[in-house]
Formats: sequence, C-alpha cells, structure tokens
Amino acid sequence: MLDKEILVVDDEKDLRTMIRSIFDNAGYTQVWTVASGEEALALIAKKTPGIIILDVMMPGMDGFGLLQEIRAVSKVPVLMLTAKGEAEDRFAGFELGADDYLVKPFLPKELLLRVQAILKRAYPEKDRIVKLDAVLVDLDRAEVLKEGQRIPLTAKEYSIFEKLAENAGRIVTIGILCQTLCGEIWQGYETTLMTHIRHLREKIEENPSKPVSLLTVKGLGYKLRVKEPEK
Amino acid sequence: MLDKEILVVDDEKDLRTMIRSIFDNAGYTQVWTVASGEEALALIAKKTPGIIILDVMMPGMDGFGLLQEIRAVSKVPVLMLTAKGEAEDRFAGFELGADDYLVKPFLPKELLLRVQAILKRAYPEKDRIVKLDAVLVDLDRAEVLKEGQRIPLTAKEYSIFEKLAENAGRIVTIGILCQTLCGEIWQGYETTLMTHIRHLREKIEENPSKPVSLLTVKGLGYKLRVKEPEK
DNA sequence: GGAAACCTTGAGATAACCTTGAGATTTCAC
DNA sequence: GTGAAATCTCAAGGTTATCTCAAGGTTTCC
Repeated sequence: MLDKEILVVDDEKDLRTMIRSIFDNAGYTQVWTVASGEEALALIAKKTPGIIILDVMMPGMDGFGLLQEIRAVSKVPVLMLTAKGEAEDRFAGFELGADDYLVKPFLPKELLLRVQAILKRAYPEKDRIVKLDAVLVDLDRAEVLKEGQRIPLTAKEYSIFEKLAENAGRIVTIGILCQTLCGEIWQGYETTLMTHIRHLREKIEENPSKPVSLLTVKGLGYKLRVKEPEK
Repeated sequence: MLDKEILVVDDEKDLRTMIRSIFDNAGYTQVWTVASGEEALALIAKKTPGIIILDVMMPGMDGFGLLQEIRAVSKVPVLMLTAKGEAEDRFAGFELGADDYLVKPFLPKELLLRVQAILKRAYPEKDRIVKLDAVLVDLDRAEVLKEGQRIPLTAKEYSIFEKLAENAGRIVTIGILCQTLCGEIWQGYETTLMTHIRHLREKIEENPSKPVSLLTVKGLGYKLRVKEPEK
C-alpha cells in the first residue's frame, strides 16, 4: 500500500509541502505534487497514480473541471479538498464521481485516514501467492511460477487449486471439488475432475506421477500441502 | 459458516426484508432482524450474534450510538450501511471500531461478499482435533499426530474413528460401525471391521495390543476414551 | 476347563485412482 | 462470421494402496 502513487494537485505551495510531508512521514514513497490542473492532466497522460488529491479552489482549471477531465479517461480514486462553507461542493464533487472530500483546514491524521480508507477500498489486498514445494502459484494472476517462467492456469485448474488452497492441508472431498466446477449435479464428473487434477499436477509438481504438493487421500479426497500459508 | 448468526439492525422494513432474503437464499440459517438500536441491544444482552449489520441512519439511537454501546461490551464484527454522501460516516465508523462499511444502494452480491469476508477473517476455520492419551487426531486432515510426525488414516479407518469420536465415551455397537462402512447389509463383516480396528490402534495407541483409548466392550462394541472433547 | 468373543497376521482381491488419447466444445483473433 | 487454438470432457486400459477375509492365537467369563 505504501508504494501507491499519490498525486497532489494544489496551487498553494504551502499546502503541497504540508501534504507531501504528511505522506512522507507515514512512509509513502511515491508522492507527486503539481500546481495546476493542466500539469495534472499532463502527468496522468503519462503515468497512472493510485489516488489523486484535488483542491477544488484553483485558478485556471478548478477542481471540478479537472475531475471531469480525469473521469473522462480514468476511474482512479479522487479525494477533494474543499474550503469551509462550500457545502455545495461536496455534492457537486460526488455527482462528478469523487470518492470522498475533506474540508480545509484538516488535521494531518484526518487526511491520512481518509486516503488509507480509499486505497483499502479501491485496491483490496491482492497478493495471494501460495508457496509449494516446487513452485509458487499466484492466484491473482492465475499463474504458476516455475524456475522463472510463468505457466498460466486454465479456468478449471484455477478453481480446483483455489478451493484446495483455501483449505490448505485439509482434505477436500471429490464431491466438493466437482461442485465448485459444475454445480450441484456432479455425479459422473469424477473422471473429468481426475483429468484436471492431472493437468494441474503437470504444472505444479516436479514429477506429476509422484506428487508431493497435491496429494491424493484415497477414499476421502485431495489435499494441498503448502510450504507457507496463503497470506 | 452458514450457521453464524446475522443480526440486521435497520428501521426500514423493506431493507430488512431484502437483506434477510439475501442471506436466506445464500443458505444462512440464523438471520435476526430488529428495527431499532434499543431492540438490538436487548437482543445482544441475551444472545451473541456472529456479525451485526447496522444502518447508520436511524431515528432514535443512530448507528454510531449503537456501535459505541456494542463495543462497550463486545468485539463482535460490525458492518455499517451508510447512505451515499455521508462520507464522514465511514471514518467515524472505523474510528469507533466498525469492521467495514457499505454504501447504499448496494447489490445483494456485494453485501454477501463483504459479510463472508468479515466472517472468514473473524472466525478462522479451526480443525476438528481429538486429543487422546498417546496422540492427537486431526479429523480435517485425516492424520494422526504422534511425536511430531503425521500418520495418515485410510478411508475406512477415518470413518470408524469419526463415528467413535462423534460418540466419544459412549459405546458404539459393532452393527453401527459396520453400517457406516458398508451400509445396511453388514452381516459377516465383523471380522473385517476387526482388522480395521487393529490398524487404527496401531496408529493411535502406544501399545496396540493394550489399548487405552480405543477400548473393547466385550459383547457390546467399542468406545473411544478422549482426553478433551472434540471441539 | 471350555466356549465364546476378540485379536493378530499375511496374502489375494478389489475399488479407487492414474494416465493417455481423442473427440467435443469453447474462446479468441482476424 | 470463420477458422484455429486452447480447453474441456470422457472413455479405456493400467497401477496400486487399501480392503477383505481366512486361519490360527489369545483373552474373558461362566
């Protein structure tokens, strides 16, 4: 989260400096500041920030105008800064697609809290990597990382693996696995499941005929032996 | 997970009905709805829900007030429902100890996903582990934990042990045990059952010929002596 | 002391699972 | 749309851990 890019758009130099120091102190490493809407658009055209903090009151292109331009090309989360008394602004801002607003003057902690909440919502933790004996499996990318190369998982392989990883170490019955693939009526699907298991093993095991990660528990089901629990 | 109690607090009847049907359809069996904070507190005093879904905007005691009261006595997870535009609410809610929020209007699936995520986080799946004299038996992994090593159970051994653990301390007849292994017609299977019992004892007893956990009750059946009840 | 109930061991039978290939189906690019 | 490629499904034959059962031994109880 701390490496998310924060773009600050404000014409007041003091405020830019203050906001930068708030995030610097909190450990954020990518804080970009610009003084106008035009500069902001130029920057967005080249790079993609994780969140934009936007002052409503600016000479030239104001916050609303900028927000509109941004929304025309991107869904990046936006936090608006409004002056006290501009109660209307928050509604106007929300209508245009702002994610939140903050009334000036604000406490540093307040700004931090809001930005963190927005980031948490907009970028739900995604780094589900399962460590196995021979490979890593990246669930979010549906890829197996094997000796530097990336091997994609198919839809069914992914579903099976996800179910097994969810219950890492525990036995998952053939019934449950079939159900996740084809719903309630799964009788007769066992043989197909087996084929998928085989293919999965060919991707995640050193020797698919002598599995050490995706284990068979005869008569009960399958289980996944992981080296580190899924985070 | 589906038997976790869900308490819905909302003054709008339509919303209560809608939320109830969402969870009913998803298979949840314990959905309680109340129309006010006062009712909610009265209910919490008597029973303990697994999660509380709370509308912020309510006449009388509002969501924040209720949340504060709840947090004074309990750490039960809380999901807040806020109306669009009440941006302040999220932060106030988080500060007071809400676990998540959801902006109205929302999609049924959205609510389900959030609640499931919270429940999963708050109540991590625990393995069913039976403690015996010499070993631990992990039912979810079908493994015996003996001096640090893990010994797998076969399907039949597992079924027998599960049945005995279900009736820990009580006598389970040979007939019942045979039935769980091979169905209604089990006459003549007693000798085979004995073999499985033997194998099981070799895995869970210090001395399989002098059992202290899986005991024979001559003429009646078998019983399992556990040190701690199955959790 | 004797019968009934249960234990112990080993070896063959078997059900559960593996493996491979080929046809059906879906997906994707053009 | 159309064709190619990827993916899914299913069947047939092979493999193996597990299950079954019998034969002989031991304990328990009357």
